[in-house]
Amino acid sequence: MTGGRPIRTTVTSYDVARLAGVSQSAVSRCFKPGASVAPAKRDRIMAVARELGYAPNAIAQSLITKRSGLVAVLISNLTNLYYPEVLAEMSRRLDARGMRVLLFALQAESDVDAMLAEVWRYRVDGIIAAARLLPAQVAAIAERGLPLVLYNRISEGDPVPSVCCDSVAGETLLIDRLVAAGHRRFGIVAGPADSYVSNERVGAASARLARHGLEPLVVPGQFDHDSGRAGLEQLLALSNGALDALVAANDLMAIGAIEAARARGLDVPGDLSVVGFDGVGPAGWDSFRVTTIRQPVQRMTEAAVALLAERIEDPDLPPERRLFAGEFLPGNSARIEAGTL
Amino acid sequence: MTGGRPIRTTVTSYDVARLAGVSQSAVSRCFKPGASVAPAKRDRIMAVARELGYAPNAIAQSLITKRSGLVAVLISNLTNLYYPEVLAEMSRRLDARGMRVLLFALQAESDVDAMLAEVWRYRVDGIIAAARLLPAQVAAIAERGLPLVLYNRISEGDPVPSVCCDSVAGETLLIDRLVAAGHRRFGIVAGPADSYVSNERVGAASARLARHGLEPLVVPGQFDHDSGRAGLEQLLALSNGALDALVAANDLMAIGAIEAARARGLDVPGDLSVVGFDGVGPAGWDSFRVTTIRQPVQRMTEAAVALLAERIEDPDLPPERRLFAGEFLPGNSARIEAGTL
DNA sequence: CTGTTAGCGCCTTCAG
DNA sequence: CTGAAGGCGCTAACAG
Repeated sequence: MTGGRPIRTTVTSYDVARLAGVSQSAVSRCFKPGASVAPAKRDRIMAVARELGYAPNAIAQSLITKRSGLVAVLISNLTNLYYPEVLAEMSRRLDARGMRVLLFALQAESDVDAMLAEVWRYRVDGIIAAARLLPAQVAAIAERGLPLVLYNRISEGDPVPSVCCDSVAGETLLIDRLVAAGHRRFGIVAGPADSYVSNERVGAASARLARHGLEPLVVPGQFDHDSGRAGLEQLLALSNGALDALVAANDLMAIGAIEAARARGLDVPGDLSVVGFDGVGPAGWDSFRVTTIRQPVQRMTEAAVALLAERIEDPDLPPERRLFAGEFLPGNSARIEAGTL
Repeated sequence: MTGGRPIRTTVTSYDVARLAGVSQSAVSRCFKPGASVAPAKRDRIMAVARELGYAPNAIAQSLITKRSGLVAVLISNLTNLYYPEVLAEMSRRLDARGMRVLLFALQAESDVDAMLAEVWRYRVDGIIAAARLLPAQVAAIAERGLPLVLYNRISEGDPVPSVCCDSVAGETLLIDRLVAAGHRRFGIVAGPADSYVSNERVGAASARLARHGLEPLVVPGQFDHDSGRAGLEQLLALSNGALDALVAANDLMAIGAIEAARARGLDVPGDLSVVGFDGVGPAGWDSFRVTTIRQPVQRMTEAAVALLAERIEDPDLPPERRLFAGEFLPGNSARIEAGTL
């Protein structure tokens, strides 16, 4: 009564079948890769389908095939500057394999359970998680037989396939370079206490410093720009201004620290060396040229998607960890020898 | 034969019904808001459901209710530093209304048609698009009766609901301030030629300059950091170094321009004023303090989601445009009177 | 309030 | 190669 245009009722395979004068199952076969339909008939069917704008209903399809083509992607801090790139790459690659991204952007850790409930309901084919999962949550996923791949983290409990950038190698390289260049008094700005990535990086840096007989001051942060600023202030206070190098758990905090140092009249890297981790875009800008480790996002996302796809095909594949070395970006925020590796 | 753990077959409402000794429809009703089940029976059913980890299969549900709970979100440059925030907010708000995000991160404009084909297949309830849609594509969406909301753009053809940040008001304010402060020789760094946002902003700035009897030099860009740098170089060349103010179509390019200017020994804002648009995080960092217009992302995403939700409920609602004023951030990259508005 | 009965749109044996 | 028939898991009238 109200709207002028008639609400176009969704076109089904029956509609196509009727107009093409064939059975519904013939239509169905035309859209299945390994079909077996007479060429002439197929052409006729496809012509009608195109005319009607028909495409198999993915919902109905998955109800029967038990494959939704959906992959749940769980990400904790989308605003983290590092993840947009990850998400874009991941989306593209899943897409290339005919899978769709069902996005779950987590606000707080407590959201995970609620998100998982939705994940169950949508019968996703698999999960890629760049968020903290409790052992119980990982177990729940396993119990449902859902393939899971962790991104930049490993499981605390049972082994789970994962893709990571090598924090130990990266931090070790940074620390060795700094120590070789004469730095002795170190400060570290960590990320959130419950962040796997932060713990890995801080742990690796501390361990390496210990090997050199050095012990760093460590202050907490939140992976954001302000934390870097605050971290620098705290470290200067704790060390009475006697700080040679600041190791930030990510680039964003490194940038914040660099700016805070400058604000206090300190020269970076003249008076203080600062290093980060990730290799995000802004780290490379002229104003910062952060000495850092760049994660090979392209290869990492490709690996994550491949790992998942394999396990969707064959759920019995054993867990596998893929560890990628980061690329050292010399930048100009730390006094280190540019030459040899 | 291979795996140790038995593959847990998905639990259905029949399983719950059997164990609870009731009919399948009773179980179904328990999960429907306006149910009508005897309290005792309901408790028993829910207990069994919880024990079995049962939740209605969203796929099967939507096959019959014609509501998938899925919203397709189309975004062109996820890496644009501005969109991550938008996506995170959007996701959160859709979530609050019980809707899931089916993400389509576009690489190229040409991808849109392929993406839309998938959108049809998944029977999404609606679409939010922060990507360029051709009139034919908008028409195709309308023909299927799919609610569509445009984000930061308006339709070229038939009217479509949209939420935008007011480019005209924003650029007008920036230009007026700059002119009032004595700037006369303007350069503009535009975004991609096919970007609606860029055209809006560049058009508004140019128009306002014309009102002041001024004509700017305009060079193209790509909305990224490098474009800002290149844009500055070009503008300096075109103007023989006689440039008072550079108006960038977004913050990222403003930042690039600021860095390029400094690299050439120019003081910003002493020798050159630079303004941007968006109010992204890095624009506020000490190193830049970009004079810009911040988009009210929270309110805009809320509006977009509300607009869409309303139209999913009632498809006959007329198109509506919501235009939000941006917030002026004085920053420190332009010589303008900080005082009055 | 409750169980029974039809499908939603499609895939998939199964005879022909 | 092809059509007929039986569900996938669930919701939505219907009678009780």
